[in-house]
Amino acid sequence: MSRHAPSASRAPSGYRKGGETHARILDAALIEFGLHGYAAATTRQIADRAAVNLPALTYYFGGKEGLYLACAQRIVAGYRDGVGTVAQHVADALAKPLAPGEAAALLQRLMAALARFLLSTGEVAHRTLFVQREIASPGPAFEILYAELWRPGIELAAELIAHARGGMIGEGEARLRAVMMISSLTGLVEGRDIVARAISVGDQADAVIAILEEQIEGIVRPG
Amino acid sequence: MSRHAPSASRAPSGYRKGGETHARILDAALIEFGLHGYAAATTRQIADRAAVNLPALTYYFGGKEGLYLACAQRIVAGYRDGVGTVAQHVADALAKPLAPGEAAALLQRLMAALARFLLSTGEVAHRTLFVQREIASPGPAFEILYAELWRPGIELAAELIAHARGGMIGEGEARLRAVMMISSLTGLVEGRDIVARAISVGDQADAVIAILEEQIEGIVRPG
DNA sequence: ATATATATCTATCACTTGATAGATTTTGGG
DNA sequence: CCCAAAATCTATCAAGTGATAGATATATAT
Repeated sequence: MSRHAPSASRAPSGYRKGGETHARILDAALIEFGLHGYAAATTRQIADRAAVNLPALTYYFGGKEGLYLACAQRIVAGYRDGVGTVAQHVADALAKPLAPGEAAALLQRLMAALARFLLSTGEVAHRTLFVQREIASPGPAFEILYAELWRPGIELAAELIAHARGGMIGEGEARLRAVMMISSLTGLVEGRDIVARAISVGDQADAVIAILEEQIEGIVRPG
Repeated sequence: MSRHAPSASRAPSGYRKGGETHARILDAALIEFGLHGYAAATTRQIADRAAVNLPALTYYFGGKEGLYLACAQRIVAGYRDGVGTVAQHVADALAKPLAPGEAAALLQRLMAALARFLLSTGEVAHRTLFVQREIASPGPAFEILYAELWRPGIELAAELIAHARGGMIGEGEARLRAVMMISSLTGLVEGRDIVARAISVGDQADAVIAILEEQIEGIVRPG
């Protein structure tokens, strides 16, 4: 039947080399798409970075868009590894009644986990930029990232904020606060090089977490 | 001598139509570059949006990059119109000794002005996205935007934060707080469509300003 | 070892990109 | 009205884009 490369994406098979190449291309794509965005990143740049030649991208991912979608799914998986445990813990706690103090403590834990994940060195910065780009001006991967990352994340934080205030807050304002709090982190990641250019703090993540904790205290105990 | 269009950019001359076309192209470019970024935006899209044909871009701005730089300069000018007055007022106040309470009040005014400007309806969202993109992954206009917008803005906010805490705070932490506070606003603008999709608040700007004011109160009076 | 699925490669396609040449029209001062 | 400057247009170019055809090499099962 099919004697050549299929047009659809090809899952890693039992063959050894294939899986390695598959992963190398995905890594390269995450960096290039993160740096330049979907349209501006070129398949040749990605192939070069992966030390692979051009048709390999089509062979393994069906094309540029398929590769982009695979990147989005891998980013979602990465978040699950990074903050999934804490997020699940929070979701469980939200099923039961929750005192303001408890909610605040949970929010601190959630944001601390997110901060440590986002500010961890390595290629996470590229992925954050990938997500931000897709949210700001939707592309092929928008639906995945919105449904799997953005919305659940905001929703979780918003519910905790609402509980931390003892329910004395509108749903809209809670979401607004959630977006602002998370944006203060992602903005930090996006402008990271420039932040580092002008800011010297021993451990940036620790400093950020301390600031967030203070901010969350202020939410529980307003005025 | 020069019998045809020059290769460098052409300032609006005394002629009537020329100035109008010049402005129309710039407006279209701000939207297209803001939506898609430098590399992904095409000169044909810009020309179409401006109801002009392709060579007009080269005629008036010397080419794609010249047009991009002109956009950056116009964005800077827009910020001066929007928050320049308040920023100047703050800069003057910082020249003299400043009590923590006064600094906090000034910071509230500065952030309120920035919030109203950023959340004002219209094409401002595109411009904010333009700036964020250029900061996150530097392109031709990076130096302009960094030197004229990003750095001065962070610096101003950071100094106010430091004074609001009575100087009991490191320079690095003050800048970190400044970046986070401003990012919480820009992040709101970037994801605006999605925020609106999930959030309903009467006047979004007023709600945001109230949140920022509470946050600033927490800075003056920590722990 | 041999056959077959899998993987990699070279060469090339059709298309879009930004830019320019050069002709043509419009503008506004004399 | 006339004419030079300014503005606009059509047609085209060279370079780069994503994708594919089809040949070749490699790996694994039997």
